[in-house]
Amino acid sequence: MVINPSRPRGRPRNFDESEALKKATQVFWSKSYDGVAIDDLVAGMGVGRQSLYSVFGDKRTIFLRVLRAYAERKGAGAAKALFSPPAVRDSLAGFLRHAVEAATEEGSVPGCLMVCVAPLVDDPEVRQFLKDAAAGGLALVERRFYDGISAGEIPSDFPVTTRARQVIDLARGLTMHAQLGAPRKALLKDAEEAAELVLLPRRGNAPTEG
Amino acid sequence: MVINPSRPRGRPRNFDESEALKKATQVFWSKSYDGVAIDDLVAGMGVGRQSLYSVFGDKRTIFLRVLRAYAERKGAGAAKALFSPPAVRDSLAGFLRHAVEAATEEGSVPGCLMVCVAPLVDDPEVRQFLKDAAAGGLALVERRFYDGISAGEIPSDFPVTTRARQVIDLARGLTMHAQLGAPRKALLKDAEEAAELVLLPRRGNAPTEG
DNA sequence: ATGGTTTTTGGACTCGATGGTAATAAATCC
DNA sequence: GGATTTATTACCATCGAGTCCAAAAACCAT
Repeated sequence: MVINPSRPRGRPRNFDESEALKKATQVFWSKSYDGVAIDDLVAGMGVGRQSLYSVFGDKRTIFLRVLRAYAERKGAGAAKALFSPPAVRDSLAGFLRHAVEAATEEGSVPGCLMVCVAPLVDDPEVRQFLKDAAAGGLALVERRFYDGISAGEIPSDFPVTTRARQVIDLARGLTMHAQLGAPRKALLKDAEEAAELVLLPRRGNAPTEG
Repeated sequence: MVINPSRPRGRPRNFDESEALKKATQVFWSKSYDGVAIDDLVAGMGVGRQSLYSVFGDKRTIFLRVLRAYAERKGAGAAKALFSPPAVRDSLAGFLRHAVEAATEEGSVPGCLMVCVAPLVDDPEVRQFLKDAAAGGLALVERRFYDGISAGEIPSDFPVTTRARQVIDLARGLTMHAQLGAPRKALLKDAEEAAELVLLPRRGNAPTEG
């Protein structure tokens, strides 16, 4: 049952580790941490009970690993959406659309592991991770705004921090709306509108090009 | 152990029904539905196991009742915040502040039963209720916008529906931020800023008074 | 008062589900 | 064939949901 030349001795595993973790993500996503029993992971990951414990550890450990991997993927996607387009508006729209798309994936329960399920996990390590991740997302958006200022696309007195926080808040709101079953199409439109909203000039300022 | 003159026969209850429900709210709030065992309710509500089943029913039934009561209180508070102030800006700020305050109550776990815990309950009735509640909240904000238009405070081409949705999204975002441990003071400031944001004139429109 | 009736109480009990471990078999390398 | 790692199955101990039953606390009638 093998091809690989440099194999690590002993009976080969019957599953792919990262593949199993992806499946675990789905399990937690759809059943929400507290709702997940070990047997759900056994069934969902395609890994025997014993192997699961020896390779991945207990439920909490698995969840932390899943969460970290998911956050990394999502963060990378967000950064790409944010820093690829030349125009700030497109960056924000892409960022928000990305959130919406992740939350309305076909064939998967709507919602988001980080926004909808992880916050309810009563664990200090999870909480700290979420705080850090949120701060990271915020910093990303802020940086994009500053880039826009440098590029002369946004006035230099643009309230970067405030608006960045509002972008994050709107993203969370959209994600929760998705979780409640809002259709992707409508949410994508909301994402566009949200991007426009947070770029509006403050009162009393001459509007920028747009 | 009695004062009431017209008593309903039989041994009197040892607890106050609505008081017990309030305590149940705290239990679900802090332990998040799936994390709640019957014994948690028994301990938290101050009601014996047997009485709990015979008076309130099982966990799901209790949660639904708790949720309905909570939604009613919260909806009333939101409506009051929204329709008491004469200026739209103050209405929105009050609405959002109200959400923040509810989510950062002293001595209680931060967050919100409707925003943070109920969406994860895997139950069609709960989901439907949440959808309806969200629609209700949205309608409230829309109505306030229309009132503002009637009063001449807002231009008649104000994108009511879009902005109302954004108010809701921002409220959700603020609530989730609270759940993650953001301090009330900062969130209250965010609420104010969010209220200003959603009232900004669209691009290409002459700014209204403000 | 006193006993009957009604409702609540508190504890005991059952039984299935679940987390975690141990023991044995299987697959691979050396 | 021996060593090493994984897979499979069985097992145990605990926890939790829901029910049953006897005792308690009130009311009512006599």
